[in-house]
Amino acid sequence: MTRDAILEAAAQIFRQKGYHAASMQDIADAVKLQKASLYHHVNSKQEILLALLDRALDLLIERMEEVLALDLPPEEKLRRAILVYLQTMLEQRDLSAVLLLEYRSLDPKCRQQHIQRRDQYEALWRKLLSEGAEQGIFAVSDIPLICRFLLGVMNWTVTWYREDGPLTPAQLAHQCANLFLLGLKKRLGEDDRGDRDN
Amino acid sequence: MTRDAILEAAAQIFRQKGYHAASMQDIADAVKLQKASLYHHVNSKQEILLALLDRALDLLIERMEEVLALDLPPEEKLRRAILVYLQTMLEQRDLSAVLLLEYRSLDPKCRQQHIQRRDQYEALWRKLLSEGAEQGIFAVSDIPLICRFLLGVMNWTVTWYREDGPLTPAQLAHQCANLFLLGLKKRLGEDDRGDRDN
DNA sequence: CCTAATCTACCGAACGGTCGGTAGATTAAG
DNA sequence: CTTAATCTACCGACCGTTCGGTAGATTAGG
Repeated sequence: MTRDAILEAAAQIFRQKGYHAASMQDIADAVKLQKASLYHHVNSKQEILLALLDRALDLLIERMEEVLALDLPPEEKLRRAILVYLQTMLEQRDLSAVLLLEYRSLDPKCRQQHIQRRDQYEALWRKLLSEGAEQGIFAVSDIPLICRFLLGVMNWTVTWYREDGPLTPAQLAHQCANLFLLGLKKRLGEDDRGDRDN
Repeated sequence: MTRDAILEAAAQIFRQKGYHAASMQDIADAVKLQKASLYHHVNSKQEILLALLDRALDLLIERMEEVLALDLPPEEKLRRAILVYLQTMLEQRDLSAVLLLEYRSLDPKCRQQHIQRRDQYEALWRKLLSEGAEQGIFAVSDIPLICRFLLGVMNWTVTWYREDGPLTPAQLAHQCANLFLLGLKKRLGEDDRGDRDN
């Protein structure tokens, strides 16, 4: 029995039940150990959560930096980033769901560190968008907002996507990219400040 | 002390900690009662969660039906629906967060009922979109997908929106509507099946 | 080669603490 | 006096974690 196997099982159970509803007993059962034995490989339940969150962010950051390093026009780079993000999230559903939903269960000290790292990751997306804006390809005044919209769409797919559904992750990514690129690509006469109503 | 006050306090605590991490003791402290006294107003912790989820859905369904009943062109109706949804979610953050994140903690029997009702609500959005499609205003082949994208963007705002931030809910709604209407409004020569790459 | 020492992986039992929930006495309101 | 609301006191179950100990593989010394 390896530490990795325990983490993997924990991710699955955390995703199904949530961190607090999942017990060490559940995890032990999943890997066919006594729960005391888990503590030979792992120091605490919190440590498991922390390891999963780190692992998830590591994966996303690594792949995002690969995409950023590509020599592509902004539009294609954005398409690629969306594809890679969705593929990663949907192929690692357990890890993704923990990343998106369970970081709240970190105790405050670790949570702060984690949020900081997550913000660094989001900064990579903002960087990608501002590259496109600087080159005059994207017409977007509020990059942080568009960035949150985009990540919102993609993150939410984790909650509803079914592998046995009609769409592959690649098709999903294509649709998602279409939607945003239509809204992003420069066209004339857009006002994008919404301070008229209310 | 009223049942409503207990539910309200519970919503706040469920939002902060999540259902399982929140204890009846926490709720009792928040309303300055002994834990046992809660059970005079409420039968169980599960019942509190169920009541909150019902209340949230009731509110959303009611307001969405009001919007659907308006006599407006599809584009304006969609803008209105987005505005009302975001305002409701952001003005009832506690309730919204519980709706979006904690329904997983319902025991299976109630969860199934709840999901069914939530699907009915989503059907209202699909109806709004297909009205626009039938009238030839919206160019959208996969309505359920666009619907999930849209709800995804809006739902995710609940996780990051700050009242002390730069945007009012109305401005947020305007930006969101702009993004989707750019992608939705009919234009020529779009292929929207993404089965090319991978 | 033998054996003693060390290490890895695991176990059963138990700990202090908290959980959701209950019973029954006590108080407040009409 | 009645009844609704709140209290104190308690329950069994389960929580994450620790402890002492064991089987078996690995290493070290002669």
